[in-house]
Amino acid sequence: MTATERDPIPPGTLDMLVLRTLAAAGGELHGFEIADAIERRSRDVLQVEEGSLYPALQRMLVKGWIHGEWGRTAENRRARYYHLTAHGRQQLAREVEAYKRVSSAIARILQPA
Amino acid sequence: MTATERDPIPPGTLDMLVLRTLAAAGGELHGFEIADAIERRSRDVLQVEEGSLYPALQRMLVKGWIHGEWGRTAENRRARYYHLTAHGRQQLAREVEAYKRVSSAIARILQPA
DNA sequence: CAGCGTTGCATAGGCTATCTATGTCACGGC
DNA sequence: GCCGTGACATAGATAGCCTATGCAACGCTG
Repeated sequence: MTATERDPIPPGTLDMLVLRTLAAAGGELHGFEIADAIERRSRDVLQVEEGSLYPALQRMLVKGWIHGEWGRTAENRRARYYHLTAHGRQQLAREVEAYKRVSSAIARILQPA
Repeated sequence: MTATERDPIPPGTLDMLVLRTLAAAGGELHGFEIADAIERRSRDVLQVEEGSLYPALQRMLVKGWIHGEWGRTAENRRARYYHLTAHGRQQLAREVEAYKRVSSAIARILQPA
């Protein structure tokens, strides 16, 4: 109730954040872990909804940016573990570059005078 | 054809950019001038489509963030000149704050290791 | 062993905001 | 009097995130 009111993911950035998180993780992560990692590394500013994450993972599977295989968690739950493909690594680089270009353009507009 | 391929406005940022542009302009600006100013200050990275700008201006008029009045350009064309209201100035501050909070959260995720 | 809480994945439907495409009005030049 | 252009406007398509809901499977407990 004490509304920690976290921010939603800005449209267009979720794919990049997921790819970046998978790239940072040495091994493989499943959905929950990806969402968790993003929220933690954002210092709990961002909130990743399941209803956003899973469709995003599906999209990226289809596009071949990630690959997933079913496995078991430490608690013996079934879960789908994802890792980046080479294609996904290139895509991540492209998205980061575009993001930086745009956000520094916005920064120029916001800066005083 | 040498496709200067500028970037579209990231969803959710257009209002802020318009408000900021009006705040920066000493006097009043009409639609074309607002779009122009945004594109110029972004060093031609961003592209503001009319079909995005005018609906945005309408929204903000309704919300009372801006006020507009019909006038004449230097070439004697009819045009609607906009300026910020006090309410709009507060809104701008809120949006800039939220934007910075979120974009620094994303920066933390993107930064290596 | 039946029920229940929890973990993890998944989808349907709606909403918001942008883009594309098109249209309108009026001024000025020829 | 016609046409190019400046400036505003809107309809429809599209993309992507969120809300809400549901399901399957594991383990615990009585």
